[in-house]
Amino acid sequence: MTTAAPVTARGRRTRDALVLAAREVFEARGFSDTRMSDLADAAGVSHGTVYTYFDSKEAVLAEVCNAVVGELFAAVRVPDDLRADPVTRIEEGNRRYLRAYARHARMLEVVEQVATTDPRFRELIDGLRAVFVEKAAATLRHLQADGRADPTLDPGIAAPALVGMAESFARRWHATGADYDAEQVVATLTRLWARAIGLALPEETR
Amino acid sequence: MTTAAPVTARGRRTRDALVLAAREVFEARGFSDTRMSDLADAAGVSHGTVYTYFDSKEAVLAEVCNAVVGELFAAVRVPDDLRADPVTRIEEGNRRYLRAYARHARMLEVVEQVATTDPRFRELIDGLRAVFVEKAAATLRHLQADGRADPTLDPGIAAPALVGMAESFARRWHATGADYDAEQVVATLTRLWARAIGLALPEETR
Amino acid sequence: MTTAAPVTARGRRTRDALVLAAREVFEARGFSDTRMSDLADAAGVSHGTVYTYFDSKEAVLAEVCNAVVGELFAAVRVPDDLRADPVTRIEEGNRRYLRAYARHARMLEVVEQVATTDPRFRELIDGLRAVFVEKAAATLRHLQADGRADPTLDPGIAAPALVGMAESFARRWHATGADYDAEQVVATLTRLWARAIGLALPEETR
Amino acid sequence: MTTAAPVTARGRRTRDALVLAAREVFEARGFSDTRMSDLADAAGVSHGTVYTYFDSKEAVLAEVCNAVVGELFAAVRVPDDLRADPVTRIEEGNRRYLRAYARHARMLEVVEQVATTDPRFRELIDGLRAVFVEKAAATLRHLQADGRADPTLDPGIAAPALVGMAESFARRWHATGADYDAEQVVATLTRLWARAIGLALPEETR
DNA sequence: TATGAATGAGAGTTCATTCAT
DNA sequence: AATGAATGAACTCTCATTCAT
Repeated sequence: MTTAAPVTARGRRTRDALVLAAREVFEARGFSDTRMSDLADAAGVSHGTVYTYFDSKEAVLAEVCNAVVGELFAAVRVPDDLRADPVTRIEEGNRRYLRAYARHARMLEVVEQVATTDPRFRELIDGLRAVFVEKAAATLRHLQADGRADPTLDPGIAAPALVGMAESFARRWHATGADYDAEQVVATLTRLWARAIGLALPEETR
Repeated sequence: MTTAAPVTARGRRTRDALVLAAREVFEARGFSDTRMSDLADAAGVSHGTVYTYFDSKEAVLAEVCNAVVGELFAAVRVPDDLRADPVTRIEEGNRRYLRAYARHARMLEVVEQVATTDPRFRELIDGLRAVFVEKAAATLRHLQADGRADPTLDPGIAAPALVGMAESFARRWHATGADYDAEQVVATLTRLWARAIGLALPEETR
Repeated sequence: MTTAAPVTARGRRTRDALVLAAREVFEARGFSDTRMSDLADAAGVSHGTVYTYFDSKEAVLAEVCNAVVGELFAAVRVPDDLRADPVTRIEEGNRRYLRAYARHARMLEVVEQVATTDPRFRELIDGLRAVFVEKAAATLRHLQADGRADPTLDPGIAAPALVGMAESFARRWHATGADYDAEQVVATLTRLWARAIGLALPEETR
Repeated sequence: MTTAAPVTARGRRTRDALVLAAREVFEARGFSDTRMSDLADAAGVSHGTVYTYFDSKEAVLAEVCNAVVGELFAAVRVPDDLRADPVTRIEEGNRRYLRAYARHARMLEVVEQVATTDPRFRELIDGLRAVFVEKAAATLRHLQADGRADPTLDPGIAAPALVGMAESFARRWHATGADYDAEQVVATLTRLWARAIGLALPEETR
């Protein structure tokens, strides 16, 4: 989807400026309301220059997405301390997820919009979600194997449901601008999640 | 947003045909990829005729939405049998919700897309969601008052989270076309939901 | 340009209501901004009914014009008292002209607008003007024959010029809504007109 | 009302071609019967190119008007030789006015048409006329102060009347295509004008 | 005679993309 | 590498007029 990588330092600078500016403009106006010339203006280059580096408006968005997706992946890839308490690990997962989501909420909204039209972005979003779902499913399976989680739950259903719970909450939180206390949200989601899969909560194990 | 209602039977027929056709076309092509003439073609009338009954493409969508929103409201408004077991009631709620969602999933997707651009549809969707969230919050509060649900959960956080779980699952189910068994999904979501708020499950009360 | 004359009394009434309403609407909105349905609405009939009596929007305007032109003709046709003093006759002509113009100024403006596009109305307006010009030319010729007006003036130029003076003034007067005293305008135009053709003014003949 | 000025020579050329072509097309078809694509075709560019330089059809007309109004202003601004005989000055004024009008008669007609709908052009036309009226009024006042013109005439009425005489004549001359001798028209209008305000004509002063 | 539904030609405008310089 | 001019497909909405009832 992307075009020629820049060869000179000047080219590199122009391209970087474009990607940086694009994110701001996309966040401000959404995808379809952003014109190529808006991107060019924001980056301080001429209209046609965008096409020196990108094939299309979608290609610019794809580039912006790379950064976003990368950061979200990074947030979830942080290695679990496997010796830690499962509830603590769920809590830490939720905390990181909500934090990463908040940073990129607007762009995710924009991409979600484009995804309704363009299957490539549909795949991107779905792939991103799949990573989180797969991680949740793996965790659930381990806990079931250890006899610590409800063995009757189908991880293929429960995992997407729980990830959806977090995602949906994060999305609405950002969209409505509701005034929640972040730690209370983390605590509540964690409590719901842990109990939902049958984990005993810390205070109950005492 | 809507224009003159038809006076004669013929007009009524034409208008109805338009709304019916519009739903199909919107579902097939999405909102922005649907042109007024597509609607007219699908209803077998000239494209100017659409403007006899609707001010704009948005007005047609609003009309289609009325039916969708109406049916979803109807599904949730079905009176609860208050004597029933809370878990059974959650289960029945989930069953109805998923069923209603399935019937309208594609249109909801379309409206969600438009909502990113048009605040009137944003409100419609948000209002719809609010009804479900409020119902879930009320139930949770009752159960907490009865000492049957976790009293530490903030219904203002837990309710949107749990509704989000169901909504998110329903949305992805439809979008990915995954091959789940409906009753197993209902059972799993209900189990997750009930346990999450601290309800004892039937088999455990024995 | 007009269609079938009404046969029944009811038809007569409908048609009259249309013409009456049309004048008001045309005066209020101009020709091109008036839609057939505006005419129908104003007359309290349905959209299609207008076509029972008129071929087109232009035909309605033509009908309205008939009344206007008729009244203007009437105003100028009022028989001159040939024994009266020429200046008095010019004065009386100006007075009547300005008065008639004021009553129909807005419609004349509307017709003038249509005339830029439709030659039939061009002819109508030009024909109307020609009547006044011809009358002025005839008067001038008589006065020249009597040795009372400048014999070097070409009536073919002087008459349209002087009528133009009155018409132009009347038009601008209405258009700008300037606050002149009607009798002072009559007096001034008369003085200019009379002197222009070389007539001695009353006070100078003493 | 106008958009970006061209930056390159090529752009300058295109824009100039558009304005030039626009005048011809407007003169030939009038404003409302001219489509944007007619302008583009006449200038040999694609119809989207018009929007590179102009916001709207009105903006193109405004640009064309600038030239017209400029030339008319120039014609009237030519400095009077104040030592010259007043009748000679009136004659020269009429001569210039008629000549300038003739060159732009069709465009003035077009603008007058648009002015019935668009107040911005109404103001343009009215402002143009005001310049001529004001000049005539000033002249009349001077002559009255010098005791050479009828002191009873109200310049606020007489000036617009006399300018209207010339304007109206010029307009009809062009519109009807009458075959007058230009110098005879100048002579007649001058004679009428001078006598009207009470100036002694040259042959009478001998 | 009246109604109001239906038609469809038409016009202005936007903007992603291409291209000459 | 950069510029900005040029392109033209696409799309919404208006409304005079026709026609079935």
